[in-house]
Amino acid sequence: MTQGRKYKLQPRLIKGFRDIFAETYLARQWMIEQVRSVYEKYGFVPLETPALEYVDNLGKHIQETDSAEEGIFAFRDDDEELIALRYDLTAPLSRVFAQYTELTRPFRRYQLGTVWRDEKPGLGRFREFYQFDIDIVGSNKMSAEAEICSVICECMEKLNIKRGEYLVRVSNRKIVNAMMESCGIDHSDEKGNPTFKCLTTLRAIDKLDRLGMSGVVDLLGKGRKDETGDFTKGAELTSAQIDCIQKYLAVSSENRQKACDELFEIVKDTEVGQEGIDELRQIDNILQVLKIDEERVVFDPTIVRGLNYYTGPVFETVLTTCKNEKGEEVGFGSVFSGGRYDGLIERFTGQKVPATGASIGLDRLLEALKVSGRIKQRKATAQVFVTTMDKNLTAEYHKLAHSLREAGLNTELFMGKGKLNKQLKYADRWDIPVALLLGSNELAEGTVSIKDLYHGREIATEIADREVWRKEQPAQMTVSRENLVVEIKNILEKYGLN
RNA sequence: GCAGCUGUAGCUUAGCUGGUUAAAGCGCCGGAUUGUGGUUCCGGAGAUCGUAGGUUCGAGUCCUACCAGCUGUACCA
Repeated sequence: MTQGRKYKLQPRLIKGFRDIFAETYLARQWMIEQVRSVYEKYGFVPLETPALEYVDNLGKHIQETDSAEEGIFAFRDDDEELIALRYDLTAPLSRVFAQYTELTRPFRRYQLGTVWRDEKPGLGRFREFYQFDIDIVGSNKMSAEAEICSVICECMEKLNIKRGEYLVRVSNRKIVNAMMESCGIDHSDEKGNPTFKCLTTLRAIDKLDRLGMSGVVDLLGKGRKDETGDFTKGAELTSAQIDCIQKYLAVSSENRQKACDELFEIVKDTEVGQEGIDELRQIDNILQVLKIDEERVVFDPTIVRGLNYYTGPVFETVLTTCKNEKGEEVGFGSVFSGGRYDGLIERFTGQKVPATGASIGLDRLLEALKVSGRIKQRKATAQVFVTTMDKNLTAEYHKLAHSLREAGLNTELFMGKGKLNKQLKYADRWDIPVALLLGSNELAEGTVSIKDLYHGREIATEIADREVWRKEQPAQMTVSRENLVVEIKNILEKYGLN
């Protein structure tokens, strides 16, 4: 006691990591079920891989910096091998595909898993979070990207995000590269690595929706000061080059065919450009067959994405109307994104294997659904709560609870201490909809008293007099044992909890 | 990483130009109510004022450093 607080162990949580309580867990579980049903509807099969991988297996495709460990949680094992927590599910997939050469192609798999990134957390951004991916390995057909767009749309709608509230934006890295070429920006040096100018330009374009055109122009030129006065160095392009890029960014995305036509004018002189346009046109053709119009999927040349390994079409999905309870617009960034990465498997096998896929950020999307009040969250799994007001009836309470469970009702039997008012308060706080009361009175009559706690909660605000409330018990009824299950189910049905 | 701002009970905050026992609301626990949730009332627990130095007779208040958080920005395979 004399030492005081200094010697008490403080419970602490690592920054960007979370404890997941029932409300969040159950909501996420629901999301997973919805998404999985869509993935399986399209015939994707599950795969699970370890949380840890060898760093070289994860990070070979990082060419920008020598320090492959940036942003990842890594350590050495007993054999001095560098090991890391995976930061996405795509790298493990390419490892699996390269390792199990007997896999029949194309390989269409889905994978749910936790990934870790050692970076700054923010709203809907954590250092440990779930991704739920689909990928098609071994197909170079644009059918693959078209189906993935279709899957994305179906997932969003299964998650109660209606048409018009989300938008899939598609671009093509080939077109971006062609644009840079046409604008006179070298996109790679002699060794094939992207140049500083190229990377800075891509990053600037990527920020269009956040910084606006003027911010992007600053970043393409000398640089930009943020509101705290901090300065970011720009790409130092010539004004002719900046004009050229602006023309590209101004391409309208309202109509896919029109966008293709406009883009074609800009990149028609290059072979990659023509290829890229052709790919978009193929995607558009299939989307039209699937009756997916511009309300759901647009071609948007401002989408750049993951600056490194994408080689073809890329897509990202945004929530178009995400407002919090104050009605303020909240930007959540991309919630479902991906693209084609034809070079990823090659680093293992030396053989080019085309692949494309997309990943849904479940936690970020859940956060968005929460903020915009689009998800009803519950923290109880119990549907019925059995109070224990009489010690002598313990056996009776167990019997009652057991019979309810056998009848298919999730039932919790109170095993804390406290009088009836404490017990009801407990049930109310844990969000259990129905409570049962069984005392000597009920036992003698062969009845049980049922309280509709949700209804009681609703009408409680209107009642001022405690005595009246207690006498009338408006949210309570006493029923015979035979009718008990039916009556409980009636109440649950009212709340859609059966 | 860089920049700006902020650190007072579990949470939200008050605390005057430094002045002695650091205040309140919410939440939590108990009681009024031994068989009834809400409201109300009563009582209780809970803070070495982010940490360490310094200035001063005296520091939650002023100075310095560090730490943490928030916001912006950069990076984000």
